[in-house]
Amino acid sequence: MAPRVTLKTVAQAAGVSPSTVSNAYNKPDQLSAAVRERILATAQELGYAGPDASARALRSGKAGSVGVLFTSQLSYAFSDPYAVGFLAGLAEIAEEFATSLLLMPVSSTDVRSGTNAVRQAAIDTAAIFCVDRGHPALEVLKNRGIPTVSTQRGHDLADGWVAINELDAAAAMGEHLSRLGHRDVVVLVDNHEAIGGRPIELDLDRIDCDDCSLRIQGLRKTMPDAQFRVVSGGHNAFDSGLAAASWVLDSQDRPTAIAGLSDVQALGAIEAMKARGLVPGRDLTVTGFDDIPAAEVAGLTTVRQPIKDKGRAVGRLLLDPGETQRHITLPTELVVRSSSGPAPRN
Amino acid sequence: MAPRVTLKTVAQAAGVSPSTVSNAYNKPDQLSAAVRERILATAQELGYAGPDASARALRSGKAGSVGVLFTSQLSYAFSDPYAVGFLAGLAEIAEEFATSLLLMPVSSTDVRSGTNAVRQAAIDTAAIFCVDRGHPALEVLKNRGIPTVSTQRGHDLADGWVAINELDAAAAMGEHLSRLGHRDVVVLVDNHEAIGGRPIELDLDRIDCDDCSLRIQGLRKTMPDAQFRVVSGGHNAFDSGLAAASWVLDSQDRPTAIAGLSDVQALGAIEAMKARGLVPGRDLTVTGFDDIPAAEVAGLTTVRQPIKDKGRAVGRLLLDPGETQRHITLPTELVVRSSSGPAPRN
DNA sequence: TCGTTTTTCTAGAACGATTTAGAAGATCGA
DNA sequence: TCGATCTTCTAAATCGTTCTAGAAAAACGA
Repeated sequence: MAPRVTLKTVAQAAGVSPSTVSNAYNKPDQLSAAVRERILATAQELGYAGPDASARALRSGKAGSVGVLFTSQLSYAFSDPYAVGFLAGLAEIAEEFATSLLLMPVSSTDVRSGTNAVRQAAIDTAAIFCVDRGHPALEVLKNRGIPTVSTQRGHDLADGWVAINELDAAAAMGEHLSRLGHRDVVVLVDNHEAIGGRPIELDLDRIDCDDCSLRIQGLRKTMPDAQFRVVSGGHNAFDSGLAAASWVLDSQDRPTAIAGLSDVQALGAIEAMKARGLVPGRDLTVTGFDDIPAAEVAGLTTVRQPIKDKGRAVGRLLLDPGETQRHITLPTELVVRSSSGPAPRN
Repeated sequence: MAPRVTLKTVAQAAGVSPSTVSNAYNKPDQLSAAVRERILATAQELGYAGPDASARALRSGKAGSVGVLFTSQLSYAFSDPYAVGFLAGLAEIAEEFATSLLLMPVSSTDVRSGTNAVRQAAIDTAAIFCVDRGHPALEVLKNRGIPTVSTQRGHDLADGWVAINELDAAAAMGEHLSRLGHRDVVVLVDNHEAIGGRPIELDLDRIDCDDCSLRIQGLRKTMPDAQFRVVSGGHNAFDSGLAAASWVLDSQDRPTAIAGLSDVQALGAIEAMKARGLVPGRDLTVTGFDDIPAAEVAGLTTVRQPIKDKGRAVGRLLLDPGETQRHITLPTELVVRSSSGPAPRN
């Protein structure tokens, strides 16, 4: 087998030292244009595709990629346009810094494999997207000395975060619902216990997802008189929302409002209503969270959060050395559309 | 600053050679359990998080990650559940082989930055997802000697492909439409010229997307008497389909059928019809391609392709040394639902 | 008991680049 | 013309592993 073409090979062929070849690629102003051109030409001739990524990473201590950690399977992670928007914003900044994204699903059920992946990944920094506190993968990152930025506030193991004020955002929604006279609310959450099975009702005070419990707290804060039930149909996805809402609608005891903790779930709930000939906003109120593009089309009342900006901000905290902030709170806005209306009097 | 903890540090502290520490992590059966335990304990004590990824990658020649190349921005790439499904299948196999996914958007407009990213990426193999022939990034991969598997047939630079028979799949759809009496069809495609602008009509014989032109050929094959127009509203996305279909529906010359070359675009077209009080399958036929989950909900007639399997197959071709096949053709199936019906007689 | 095999561990050379410090030659100001 | 400064290039060390070959010790078979 032909020996691999390396910097050295090229250097010999071009009659210069390896350092010079390296400079030809990385520091063009450190050598004469003539020599640089000659080097690049011989490189081309020999079929040399440029410095090896691993070697460069080792020597320079920079892998040139940021890890993206998220719970849940990949398939579900990206079924939510919210996640995709985040990734898009992050990718935008990554591209600016000539950095690529290394996807690392760290399941919350099979902790082992994800954690191992994190241990072995060649990354400089990591974005932590909706991974709950206490996941061992976070500890690994800490141990490896990898700077991290989380999408959740006060993630103790993270070096920074970019988030919204979940409590206030949900409180605004609660106030809206309260004004409309709603006193009986079902909250739709994602929950891994419900995955692959029937929808389940969860104990109000024992929600395992950090953001979810904050949002529920927010709702309760401005709806002190209301009765709350928490239901999950599985993953954070349209189908789960559809399943959970169907179950709720077919039960004896319908609420006057269904508050999805994400738009995708809320849209599933709307679908469930339509299938039963019910009109959202008239027969029953449905609200979401995030304001993904489809929410507008569906007329969904929701809380807008600037998701792409969130991705961008995380990217900058991770990659821009000039960025001095460590904690960023992004604004949210209640968006009222047709899916919410006054609670029917009985 | 405290010097970094390395294999060597741990070796010294544990009173063994570096090789042994390495073996403790990588080849547990090469040393006694007692020593291994002692090593792991001291490692823990010193805060050593395991062998450095870059160094390992350099020495062993394995980066432990596969690159995923795709055209178009990340945000659009994942707005299509089809792409997400592919990625999910690929991720499944990647996980099996303890490999991570390195996302690499290679725009077809700004070729430069994407190609550079590919040049520098630490990857062992690459999956090429809907990247058109002739993109320079493919040449870079070839030069670097990186094995690639494409989602398109006969990608000359790729070492393998996993695809469907685009021609036959589209021909089946064409036959269906033909039987229903359709002779005037508008085809919805994605096209970068239309991005950010108004929908445009494209010349039938000059479609730049490989798969698109194959699918159009397939339709024409079984609809020799039909008149075809090709329209694009931009990226492959719901919004583009909505925009393009709206434009078509508001024009003087409505077709009897709109054939989206992807489900997301077709769903956009259905939305456009609904907004105008038209019923899909009765007033106008709409068909898609892919059979994403939402297609069933919407009653969209489409061609099913096993997208997750495609991702899995690509993953196996890339990662499983036991896999001897280089080219895999997956089956497709015409799925007739309510969005297609007989062409109205005039 | 003695050679042979197996187990357990180690020394030292890679892997392919970047970096640091500095040499040689060119350019410059006075 | 001479020392100082710049430009252009190089030698050698280094990054943190894994790998190859082999040594030392233990176990084994007869």
